[in-house]
Amino acid sequence: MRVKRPTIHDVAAAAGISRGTVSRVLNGDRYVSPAARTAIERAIAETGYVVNRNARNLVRQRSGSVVMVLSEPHEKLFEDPNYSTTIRTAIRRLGERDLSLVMMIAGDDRDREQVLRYVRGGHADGVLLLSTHAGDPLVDSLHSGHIPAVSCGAVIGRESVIPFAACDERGGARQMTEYLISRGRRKIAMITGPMDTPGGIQRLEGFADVLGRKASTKLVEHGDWTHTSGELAMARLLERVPDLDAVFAASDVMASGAMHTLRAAGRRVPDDVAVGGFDDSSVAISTHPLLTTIRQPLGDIAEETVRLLLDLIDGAEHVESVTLPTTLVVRDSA
Amino acid sequence: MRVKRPTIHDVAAAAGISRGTVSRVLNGDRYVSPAARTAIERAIAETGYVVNRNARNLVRQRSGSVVMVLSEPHEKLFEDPNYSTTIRTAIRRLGERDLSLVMMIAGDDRDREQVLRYVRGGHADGVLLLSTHAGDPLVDSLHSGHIPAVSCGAVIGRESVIPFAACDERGGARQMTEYLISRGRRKIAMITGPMDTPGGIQRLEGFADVLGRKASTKLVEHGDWTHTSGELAMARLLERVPDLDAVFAASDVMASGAMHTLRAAGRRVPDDVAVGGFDDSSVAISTHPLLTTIRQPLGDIAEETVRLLLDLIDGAEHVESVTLPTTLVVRDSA
DNA sequence: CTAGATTCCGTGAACGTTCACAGCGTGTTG
DNA sequence: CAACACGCTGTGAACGTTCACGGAATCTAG
Repeated sequence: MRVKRPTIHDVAAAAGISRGTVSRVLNGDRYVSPAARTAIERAIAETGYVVNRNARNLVRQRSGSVVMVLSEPHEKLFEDPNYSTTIRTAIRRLGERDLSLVMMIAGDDRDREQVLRYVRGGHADGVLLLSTHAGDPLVDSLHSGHIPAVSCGAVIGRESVIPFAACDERGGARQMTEYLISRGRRKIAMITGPMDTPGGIQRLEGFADVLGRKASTKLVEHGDWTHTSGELAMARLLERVPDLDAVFAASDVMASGAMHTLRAAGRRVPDDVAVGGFDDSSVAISTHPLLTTIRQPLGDIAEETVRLLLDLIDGAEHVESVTLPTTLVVRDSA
Repeated sequence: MRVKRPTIHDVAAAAGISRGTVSRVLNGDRYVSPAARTAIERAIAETGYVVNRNARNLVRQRSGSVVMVLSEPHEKLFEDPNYSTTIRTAIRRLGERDLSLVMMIAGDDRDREQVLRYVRGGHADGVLLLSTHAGDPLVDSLHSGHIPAVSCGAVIGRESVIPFAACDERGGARQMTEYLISRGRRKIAMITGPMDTPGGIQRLEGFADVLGRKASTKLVEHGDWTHTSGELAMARLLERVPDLDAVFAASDVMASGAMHTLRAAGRRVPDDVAVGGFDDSSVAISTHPLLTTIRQPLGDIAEETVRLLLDLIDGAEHVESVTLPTTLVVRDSA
């Protein structure tokens, strides 16, 4: 049933010109006469020809695609709005360059092995890392294999080997902490993200920047970005510091969990306890009261990430990582 | 800098065997002696050889990849947990077959043209449609081009041309409606999804199945899956039917919006108005009170979708669409 | 012991491009 | 007019596989 697709020979024959010239118009070479060009263009339209990428990439020794590596092991993908924005932007920008985006997962070692085999096998011209954790062996392998790679969000400990675009995590956390103080809060606790992620580490740093030694470990609990981890962390905090009057969660989802625990404990938000989030994701407008949070310029981050990768693929020796400013979004929870 | 990668000739030379035999062990042919096999396997390990897909696909006349087409025009991607589960499952299952997943967008006509050129150009062995709307010209083009294609969720009006896996939308809606009735609710309104999507149409049908002529148009409002559309629809309903005592929203996100409006109007949930959602997505546990909703077996749907596509790619003439049962998840909102 | 099957292996052709090279007119310059 | 540059075109080789074919060796059965 599958009908044979026309090749470059077919359009050459249809146009009465050799395949070399056809290839030239296909690739925008300037040495081709107007007559030949129009004849070939008509022949292409008539035959419905479209270039065979396998053949092209084979001879060109390229792959024509970029792989996006998702590092989150579980089902976090959809909790993180970062992902979808980045995916869409990447598809768009890469498409403009006739590069396609292939997705891979690097959850466990077997996955990572597969990714590595894939890119070292020359099946990808570049790699786009998403939420890669500290110590992931993949990044060193990529680096030593001289594979163009960038990350959306910094890779902790490898900031100098993998260029990245990210928001100003630390500055954003400072913004929120200062805001809480400006609203008269005195005993401010924090629920951090995992301490092997930039969001986990740097948002805590920003918090500590502002609070100084008042940011005692008593007031800090760690979560893993999930709703339930926010609930549990909040419970621990309440037990240890019953008189806290504000909590800054390093993600909206955890903030939502924290609010849940607070309500169950009979604390009113924001009257008794103010709650601040981070991300300005979709849950920030599903909570009650609406969540005051820090917005990341996701679109810009995605754009910059892809741009860095393209520069690298184009042969740039070195590209400069970029960090973009956040903004405070005041709603009802603080 | 880029070092030349070893080819099949290199491993053949290293093993002292011809490339034909190497190809055989690569592709699991049975006619190869144990001695040759081990020699070649060692040579492969030594040289770090990995097959060049371009060359392989070129001669095999295949592409070695499947394209997933995202049809949502805007930023809905991340509001829909369907997506991430399906993406992950697809990557996994396709990877087992050495197929890679490339992502494309079909938001506007230009996008669709690009997708079509891509698949008709033989760059994909199959197509995986996600949330394609009724009347999308892409599906007919795919069908007439004899491109293996399946959809995650039915494509309205094209159920017979594009096989799909989906949950029992209509049955799920019946479950929720019956539950609300069983809790003593008498004036039940509904907020539907867009009427060119299966979730929009069939969830309303299920609602009407149970309520019969009590499901008057007065009690039905349409949303577009977003939070704000839920808020607005709820406001219209309250104005028209102030004494309603329950509302069934066709998605959790819209239910969250509805709850917001209800609270603003001074109605208590569930005391005054019970609220039911659909999806059991992450927002269902961020709302207050926690949302009673209908769970879709997302994992199974994704698995089935991919399985259908693989069957089609393997040459099956016809595959049977599957619909999977939903379950009622009772929480606090109803 | 011979005929035929079975197992294993090597070779050449093909897949559809690109690219370097060579060739051919025509125009320009000395 | 010779020499040369320039614009354009065709050709052959190469990219790295797979696959069909055929030959050699071994095994099985009559």
